[in-house]
Amino acid sequence: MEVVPRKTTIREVAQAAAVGVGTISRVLNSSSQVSRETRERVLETIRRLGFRPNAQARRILKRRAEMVCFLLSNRDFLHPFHARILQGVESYASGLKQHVLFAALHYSPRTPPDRIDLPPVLQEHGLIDGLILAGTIYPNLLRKIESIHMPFVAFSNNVVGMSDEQQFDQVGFDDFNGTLHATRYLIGKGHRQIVFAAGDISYPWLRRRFEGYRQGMRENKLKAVLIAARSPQSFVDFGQKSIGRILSRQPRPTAAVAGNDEIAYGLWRSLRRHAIKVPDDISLVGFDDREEAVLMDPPLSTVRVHKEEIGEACMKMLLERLHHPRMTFSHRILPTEFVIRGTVRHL
Amino acid sequence: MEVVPRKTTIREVAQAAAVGVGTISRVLNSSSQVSRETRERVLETIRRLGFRPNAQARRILKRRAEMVCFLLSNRDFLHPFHARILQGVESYASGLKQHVLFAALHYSPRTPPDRIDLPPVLQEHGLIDGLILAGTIYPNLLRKIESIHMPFVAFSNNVVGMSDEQQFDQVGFDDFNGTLHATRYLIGKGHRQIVFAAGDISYPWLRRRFEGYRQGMRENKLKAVLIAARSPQSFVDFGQKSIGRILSRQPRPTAAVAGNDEIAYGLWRSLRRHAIKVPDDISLVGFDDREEAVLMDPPLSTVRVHKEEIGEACMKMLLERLHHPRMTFSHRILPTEFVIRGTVRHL
DNA sequence: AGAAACCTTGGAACCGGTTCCACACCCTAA
DNA sequence: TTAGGGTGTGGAACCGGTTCCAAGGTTTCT
Repeated sequence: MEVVPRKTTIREVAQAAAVGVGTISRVLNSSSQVSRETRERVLETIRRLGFRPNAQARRILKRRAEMVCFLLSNRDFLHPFHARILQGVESYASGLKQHVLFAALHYSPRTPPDRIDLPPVLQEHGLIDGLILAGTIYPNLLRKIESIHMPFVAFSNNVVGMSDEQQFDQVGFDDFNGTLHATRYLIGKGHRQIVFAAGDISYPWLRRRFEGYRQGMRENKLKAVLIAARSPQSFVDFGQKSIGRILSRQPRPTAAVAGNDEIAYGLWRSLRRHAIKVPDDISLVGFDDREEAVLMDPPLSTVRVHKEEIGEACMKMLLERLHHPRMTFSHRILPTEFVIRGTVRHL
Repeated sequence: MEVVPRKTTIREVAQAAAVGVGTISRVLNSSSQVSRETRERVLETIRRLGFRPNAQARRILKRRAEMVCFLLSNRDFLHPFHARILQGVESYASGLKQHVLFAALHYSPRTPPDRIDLPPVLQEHGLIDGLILAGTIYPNLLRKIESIHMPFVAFSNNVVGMSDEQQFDQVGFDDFNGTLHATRYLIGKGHRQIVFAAGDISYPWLRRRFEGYRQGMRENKLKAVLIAARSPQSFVDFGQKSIGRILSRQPRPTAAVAGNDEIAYGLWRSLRRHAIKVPDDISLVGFDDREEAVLMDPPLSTVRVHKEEIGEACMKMLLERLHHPRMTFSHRILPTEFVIRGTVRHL
């Protein structure tokens, strides 16, 4: 490897400006203890020499990396959903001169904590100040991260198998009230026979969405109907295949709440093939408000999740944690929003 | 802000293991000059004290950050397309113990280079070794980056307004041959009246795709037909609105090549509303192979771009540049792949 | 046996910033 | 005139690693 050329250092600037190194440092950190004329002379010298301070050297003294890591776990690829969370993290972070490192990790829920192979960022210390966990999160990863004393905030909707007493900082959105509002909306439009197409209810988030729907039905004395499958191939696939089970019910449902937009898409696609019209023959609502929702025809009425906002909230909470290490854990749940588009008919 | 507690240092480990600091360093860097028993004693001590070396301190001596920045310019959000490139960068990088920082930047093509406000990562030095540029890239940004002597590789398909003599490392995919192959495929299936729905041809990449299509038509002595608009609202919108111009042509086209999948989607959606069947009445091919392509019904035949591979290639080229700063610039163009799905009929 | 080559190890100096103490200087008050 | 406070400045020490030189010990060769 070729030798990296030395860059201009603070000592060279000090020499050129005929001042001490301390003065350069004071100018760089805009502490007020420098006279106007000295400051200007130093700034001029910095400009002339094209000096940019070395980031590492400062970090080592400050014991702050001014950097956090966005760690995406157990995802085959960076889905738009998480991409937008990442973007929210970045945009909030960059405003505060914090940097965001992106890393991915694959691990099994059954690997014991001490055998989880952490990504390179976490094998050294000082590189990052904290961690934002996204993707599917199992207890063993959390324990591993706690064992190296790395502050973290988890995006909690995809947390799986956590016992209730496990405490940590988390940000999530409101699965329960999302479907609750969607269900109430349908009921308000005159629907009575409404089914919930859940996909796989063993996922905690789909379970919560089902509970929200059930609550909506119960408070109107309507019967909740759950359409689910055990570990379906894909959600779109599940949607496509379960349409038969929905249509064959007596009395025939007038609306379906889907566990997410992919299921809604699968349902819609199958309905179209059966020449059943949405929303004329059956109404449909989704959850997540993915990019595809607005591309459907008619565009899908769905529960919007504010992804960038989740990222922002994660970053904000992490910075609070860094500033107050002994603060009690917080759990922030962001509201969702029901977006009315074209897949619900007024009966 | 609370004081950050000191972590275990190499000197403490040295004391505990009753060896010199140099020996600890040698063990950490697995240089062979340490006897087996000393190495084991040191490793045991490291484990016992939970010592993790400070990343910053090493970097300052090595003059290498082992980190690169993925800089996304002028994008409202992190699209799946770029998200997958980022993912390719990360997966290749992490295998080589390199870190990937994510940053976004908005700037105008008309801002002079010295007035572009670089993101915080680039205001200091030593934080990153190099840059991978993605998003829309104008000459002024390139000049700015060259002025601070930061090595970079550009994902070049979205480079705009660059004069030919401007030299830099770049990785792109083959717009021209992508549509050329798609067009040949259509012709092979018996199509003769084929139009190209370009969106806005002032974008260099759409221009190149058009040229590929034109080449395919020319070599078969067929007439090229360009359907374009000046800065359409969105590509989907353009697709929807231009269907009339396509269908009204005499003789009526049997196939359309879309400038990208969004245009193809817009066309498809409009066709469906007009009750014109794809591919029975008209065939359709797209470009990019976005996630939505496979969700269309029938799924879209399109030109696949290997996004992760682009990311990998960028990272690889950047590392080569870092190891050989005086190497001549390279320009790598990755092949595309025509994916046959369901939107082309054999005439 | 003595010289030469090799291996292993300790630790001082170093990287490029920040911090803090000491000191010079100026101004005001007694 | 002297004491006391405030401001501005220089520079040594420091942060936590790496590097390199010197030195001690062992092995091999003549």
